[in-house]
Amino acid sequence: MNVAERSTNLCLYNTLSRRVEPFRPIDPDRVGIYGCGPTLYGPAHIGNFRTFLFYDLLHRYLSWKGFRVHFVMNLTDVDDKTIRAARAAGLSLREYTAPYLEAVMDEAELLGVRPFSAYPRATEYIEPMIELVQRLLERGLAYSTPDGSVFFDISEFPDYGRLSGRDLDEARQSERVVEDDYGKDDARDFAVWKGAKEEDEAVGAAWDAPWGRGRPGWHLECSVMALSEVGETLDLHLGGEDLIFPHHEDEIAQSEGVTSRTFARCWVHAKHLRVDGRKMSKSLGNILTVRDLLEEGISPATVRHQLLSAQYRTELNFTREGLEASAKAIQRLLALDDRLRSHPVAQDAPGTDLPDICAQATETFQSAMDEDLNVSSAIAALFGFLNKVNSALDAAPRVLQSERAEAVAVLDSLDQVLGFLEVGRRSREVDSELREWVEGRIEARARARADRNWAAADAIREELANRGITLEDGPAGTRWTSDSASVDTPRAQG
RNA sequence: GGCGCCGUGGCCAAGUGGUAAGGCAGAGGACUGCAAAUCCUCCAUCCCCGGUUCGAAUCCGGGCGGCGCCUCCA
Repeated sequence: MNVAERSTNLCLYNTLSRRVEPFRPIDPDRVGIYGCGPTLYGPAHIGNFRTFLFYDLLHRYLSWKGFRVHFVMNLTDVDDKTIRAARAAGLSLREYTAPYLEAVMDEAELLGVRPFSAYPRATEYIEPMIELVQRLLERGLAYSTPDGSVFFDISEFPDYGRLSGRDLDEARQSERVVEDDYGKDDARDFAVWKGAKEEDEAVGAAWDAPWGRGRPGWHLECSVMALSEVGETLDLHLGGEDLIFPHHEDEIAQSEGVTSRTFARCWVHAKHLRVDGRKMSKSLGNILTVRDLLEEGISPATVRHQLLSAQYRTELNFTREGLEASAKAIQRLLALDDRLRSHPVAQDAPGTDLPDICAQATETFQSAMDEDLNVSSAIAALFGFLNKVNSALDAAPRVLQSERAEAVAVLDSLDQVLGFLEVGRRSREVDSELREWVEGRIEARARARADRNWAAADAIREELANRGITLEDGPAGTRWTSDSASVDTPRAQG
């Protein structure tokens, strides 16, 4: 399949139109995407990572289809929360956010999130932010207040509310009375620039601007980073569903306010996940972080699988049972990968169904993914492949080299998108010292088995099992894996 | 109150008009020194009530239940 054929057919749900529609980038050769990234005020939780893994899946899939993707994810390192937290910790903004930045990048890497094209940080875009505010002021779309703040004037932007589909007049009436100390004209106007307060200065979050010293509003950050890093019109703008209003609505107002062009052609939002059927929240005390899970011994591939197993627009329910299922699914994939690569080949082996199985898997996988990233169906296609390949290998002691190579290639190809093997293999890596020891024990066991000394053989199996090593006796001898089971399958928790 | 989503087997989850993918768990069988892995077989009529249709999990109406957003939470 060539790139042109691959490029067509992908459909995505556009929040703006509330419909699933064909993905049509302005320039098919270079897709420009901006995804809202984490705010560095604390450890990222699995909900954040569900969204980031959705980004990753889309990123990988577009690349797989042959698009050249320019994918930017920002890092918010200045906002109300980071300032408040830095202040409480007695640190500068920079000092406070640094460890969270490092953590989120590390965890993303562990989970197999491929590097994006750029990771702009808000504090590095202060100059262009000031310029954008200046232009909004010049255009009469924003006004400044005596304390040095600047607000966007919603009444000047008729399209306001289109993304989130809300009626402004009603919004006005039901508007919560928030006594904001920045003093705006209309409750619905939002801050593009916030006049410096004492706590801002304390943590180094204040910059000089023509209308007064202060710091950027949250929405402004994203507008500026997106416009600077991707361009005036994005092919896709991504985020968690909670960002639709007001964050993305405000981004649109500011961006289109200065460019007079469509800011993003398509908006795609990931649904929030639930934990054990409930919303993840501080008050319920059920916030899980990737670090928590990994420290429990759950493998990164398992977490990846669980977080990707449902389509991005469904309310994924994250459970212990689900993690166990994911762990087993990963193990089966790794087992298939090993088996396929090492299956005996022969020049004169009879042909098998493998070529058909391969073709069908790729096609089914692709049409599932094309349908608004229906990853559940796509994974089903992968498991259909797994099942049929295992059957075919059971039936054929030897296969043609070319057929085996094709099947390996398909497995690798699908994994370019899903990344389960990619991440799963890492957990199996062991150091050479362990490898040597294990292989020595296996030899000893082989001698015991040759002597039909089953007790001794089983003792060695047991010995290895205690070290997390699983043995599999097959026609070609004994194979072993550093058992991700002990790592992968958590004990049922009470 | 406004806008929106969802309710499929023990659990997770596809399927949006033609008679229920896949994963986990469970049962039986093959293979195995024992295992593991693998394979085979079995295991749901889709929250409830009406309606439309030759035909509905899938469309419409009404219930019941769960959930999200509504100013800074991905």
